Amino acid sequence: MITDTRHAIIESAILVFNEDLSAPLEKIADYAGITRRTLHRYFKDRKELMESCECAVQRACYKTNTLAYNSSDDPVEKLENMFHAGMSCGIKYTFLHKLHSLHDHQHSQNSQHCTDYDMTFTLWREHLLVLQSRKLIHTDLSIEWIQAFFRGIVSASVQSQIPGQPLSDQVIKSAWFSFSKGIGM
Amino acid sequence: MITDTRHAIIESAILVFNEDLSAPLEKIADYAGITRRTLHRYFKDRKELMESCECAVQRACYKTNTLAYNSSDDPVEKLENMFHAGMSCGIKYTFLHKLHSLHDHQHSQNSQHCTDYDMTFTLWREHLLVLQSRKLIHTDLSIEWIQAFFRGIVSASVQSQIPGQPLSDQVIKSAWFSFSKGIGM
DNA sequence: AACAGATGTCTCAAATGTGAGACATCTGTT
DNA sequence: AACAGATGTCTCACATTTGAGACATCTGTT
Repeated sequence: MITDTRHAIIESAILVFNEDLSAPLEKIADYAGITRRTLHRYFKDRKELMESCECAVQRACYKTNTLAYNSSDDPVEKLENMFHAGMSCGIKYTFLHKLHSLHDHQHSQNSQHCTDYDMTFTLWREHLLVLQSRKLIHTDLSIEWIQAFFRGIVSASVQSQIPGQPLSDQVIKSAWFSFSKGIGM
Repeated sequence: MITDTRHAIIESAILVFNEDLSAPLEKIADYAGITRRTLHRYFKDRKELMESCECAVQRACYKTNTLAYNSSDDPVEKLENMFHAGMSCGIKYTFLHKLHSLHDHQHSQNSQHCTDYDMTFTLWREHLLVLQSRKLIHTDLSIEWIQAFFRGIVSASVQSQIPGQPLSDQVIKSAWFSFSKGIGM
């Protein structure tokens, strides 16, 4: 199917780009099990492919994140769900952030990608503020640090697993322990 | 001075490569404030430059890490010193690990770099085992997870700061809180 | 079996990145 | 001021990457 290949290319690209932003497109094609020629039939050039990757990770993160944000009224349960949301995005979550923290990246309110990105992380900010105001987590930690810390947790989890595979229960359990304790729960 | 330039190139290269492994060498020259021509006077080609980067991060991490490992007999104090050692290496620490976790990287006992790398991390393993056997940290967490977790912490710290600058005391403080609590201290 | 759509193969031109020679310039030392 | 060492500029040949045309092949459907 046409969409299968397209999807496979994007997934491979996320994997490869996450490791090497300027990797030759051939490498992505190899990962996807297709020819570079076929890749070019789906994506005119590197820029277009990168754009699609960005949309894909954006959408995935936004979707799972929002779902989790609206999943519960209990603050702690909500946090746990948002934690699992981020974890389930895994490499997509880290890649999304990487794209927006590149040295040449100009973060701008005019770019749709950037506002989408900001919105995704605003949910976290909002909720962390609630948790802090209710003293459910440590109040000396800055919101920025907690967000960076969580990205670190996701990144650690992804790196300690086979790439492309979903995270093992064991890792998720450890990650939750370290994260929840690490923010003073 | 000749060594200054050489050093500046390597530092720039670590910064740039850490973000984009296949970045054009011109980008590194720009960062270092020199011409690509000059870069080539110091390093024959990309391979040689990368090799020097690897040596540089290897040495920096090994040195500070070993120093910290031998700094104290008190297990908790020793851990704290090793924590600070890793943090002070910052981007070098994360880059070192990145190089050895690349998908095409073949980890081998025959490579000097790999055995050096392993040795650096063996210190951590050794000490974490001691801490666990004395129940000073949570014993349900695997050594692998704690090491990955620490990398995540360093990575988070680096990302939440201006690139190239040393970490702020505030971040180090938060990082230590999150790390120590996150391993069950 | 005939067909359409997707993909692979082969090929090529254009763009980009790389390594280095030749020479000018700049900087600090004597 | 003369000099040496380091670096910049300009230039070039070469390698790699990229994007796409032409056509063969393969696969699932009818």
